[in-house]
Amino acid sequence: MKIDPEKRTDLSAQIADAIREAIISGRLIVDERLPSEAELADQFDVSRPTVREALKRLAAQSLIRTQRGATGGAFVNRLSFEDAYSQQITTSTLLLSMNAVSFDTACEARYALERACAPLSAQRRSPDHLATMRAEIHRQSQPGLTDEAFCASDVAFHRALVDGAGNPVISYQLAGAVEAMQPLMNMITFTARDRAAIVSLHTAIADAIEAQDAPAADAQLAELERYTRQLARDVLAARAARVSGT
Amino acid sequence: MKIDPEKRTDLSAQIADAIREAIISGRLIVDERLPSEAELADQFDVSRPTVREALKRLAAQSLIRTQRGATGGAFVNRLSFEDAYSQQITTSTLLLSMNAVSFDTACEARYALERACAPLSAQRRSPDHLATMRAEIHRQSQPGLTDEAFCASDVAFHRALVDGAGNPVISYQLAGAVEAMQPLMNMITFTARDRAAIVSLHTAIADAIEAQDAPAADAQLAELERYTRQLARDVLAARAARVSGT
DNA sequence: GACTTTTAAATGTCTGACAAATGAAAATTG
DNA sequence: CAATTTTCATTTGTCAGACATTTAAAAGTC
Repeated sequence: MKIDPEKRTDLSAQIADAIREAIISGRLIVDERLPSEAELADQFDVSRPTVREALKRLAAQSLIRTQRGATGGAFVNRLSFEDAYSQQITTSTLLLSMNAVSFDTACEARYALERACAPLSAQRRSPDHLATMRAEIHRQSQPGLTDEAFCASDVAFHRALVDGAGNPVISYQLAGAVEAMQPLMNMITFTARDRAAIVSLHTAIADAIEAQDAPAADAQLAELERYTRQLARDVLAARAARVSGT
Repeated sequence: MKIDPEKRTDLSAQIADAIREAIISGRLIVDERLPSEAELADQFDVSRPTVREALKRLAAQSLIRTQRGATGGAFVNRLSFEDAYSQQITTSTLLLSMNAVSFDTACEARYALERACAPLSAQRRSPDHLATMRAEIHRQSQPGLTDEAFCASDVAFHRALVDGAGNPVISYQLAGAVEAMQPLMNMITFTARDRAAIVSLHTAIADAIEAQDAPAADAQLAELERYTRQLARDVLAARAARVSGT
């Protein structure tokens, strides 16, 4: 554990890689304590600040946690689903915004994956998830709601639908696909008519889930996808026309 | 940009959060240069090592890159799909291994999501993806292949299937679901008969994709899921019997 | 025995310094 | 003047040493 050749990368990056590899391979297990910073500095033959930079890299990925005090130190962290969710959402959001991913592409991905868990959701939906979906539908139909709040509620509705599948791995994988759409949807202005149409489709979806009617849920999701993509096309076209017509 | 209240978190974490927020919100755009470490230390009223720890945290998430020299510094990084892939895979793999996710749960998630992109893949599949699938099938049918290599080839086959959908967002979202299964699959020993059955199903899937027959692809994937889950159950049951019988 | 104090170990932070890389400006040369 | 070389300032990478803070266990006290 002291390999620092003449690579062209940072020492702190090399050390972080070495420790990360040890965690992934299982040589370091959950809740195991790493050597102290001073000991690591000795082992890798670098200074303590360099070790600290490496540890901060790992902390940023929630791979370790640190604790001060006599029995403190750096411990291998059990990566929780919650931690993974937020990382997933951050990465997905940035990926979409930085690579100019089209609304259409992101939308297609989102609905393709959501439709995949609709059958499971229909089969296993709990009263809890149904209540959340109904509550969000109610919020969406209230007048005076800002577009942003409408989008946020839309995301919450779809999250409940996904979580209804009762499979935490699916919930995790779809967290990014569902939440990263929000910034893109925020670019759309929803007319009262649009909102009514979406609320109606959401209601139909919730009804289908409640009735455990998977094919109906799939059909309504497909229709919602079609409507959303058409809406985005219209809004973008109108915006383009306004710009060129100035 | 100088808010460091009496929180109970690290200063470096607070600074990293502030800069990350600026990137996500768009106040810092791609390729923009951050102030030098000395300037950041001044602005946040902390020392340079503390700023450096914050920057390393961001670098670990590929949010920034650093460059030495006269015109160097830290730059907002365009998060590439490739970077996002590997982060996604690392996180998914750790999430599954650290939380004792059952084979069944992970398998259900993987196939539910894969089946979601089968129709798109059938519609858009390129000769490239088909060739990859055929090549992996061929590899899988060669005798003398280790179980590990067989699993790796299996992952490559499924990756090609997913990539065939031609939607980079889908490919990104599913990278974790597909690749994180590999360590779990590596715990299974495949008999010659098992391998033959899997190869046969893979061939049927590739045929369906080539024929652009989405329903057939879906059916074969469902069958492959059923077979894989049954296989895992059998292997685990046999292992449990052997342990209790000792 | 219960409570308080001390102490040691560990991380968090700071100061100051030097090394190395790198591009641009300045000096040199044909 | 143009091309090349040299110098140089800027910035990150690394190090050494120090002090502050937190924490739990050990020692001491009633």
